[in-house]
Amino acid sequence: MRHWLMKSEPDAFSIDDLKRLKKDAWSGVRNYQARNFMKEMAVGDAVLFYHSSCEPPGVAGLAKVVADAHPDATQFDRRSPYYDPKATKAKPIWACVDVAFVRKFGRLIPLEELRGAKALKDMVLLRRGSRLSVQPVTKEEFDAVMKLAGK
DNA sequence: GCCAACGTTGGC
DNA sequence: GCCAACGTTGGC
Repeated sequence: MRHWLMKSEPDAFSIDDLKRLKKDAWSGVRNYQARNFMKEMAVGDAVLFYHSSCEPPGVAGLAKVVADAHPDATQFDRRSPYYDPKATKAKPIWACVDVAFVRKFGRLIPLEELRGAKALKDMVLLRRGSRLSVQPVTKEEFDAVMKLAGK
């Protein structure tokens, strides 16, 4: 099993939204590197759900992959902000996995606290200028975050 | 294939 | 709202 971190702006889609829906397709990713990481994901992989562009930013909870990468439906939808005119059903460009809610942490683990954790010093999230919205996390990093979450 | 211009992300 | 750091686009 592998571990990942996925970012979302809580104003758009938060851990509470995922809890309410139970599961959802992680659509709208329009970055090739992030897409490629989703294609590497497998059912059962663990996902740290990160809240970005909010105060404070941080890891809000835990999700899991429940469907392998499949074409992102929003690329074909002319009314979607994620519509991509270059994509066709025969030759889709963008993919997404489905993720399910596992749990919301008792407290949000703020970015600042992650920066302070020795075990996380090499985390992709903390690298200078890292804007990747989908990124791999090592087992050690994952365990360290879970420890900070208190469970 | 280079690279300047432009757009986006996301912390601050 | 600012702006650094990137990714993408398109002219050449």
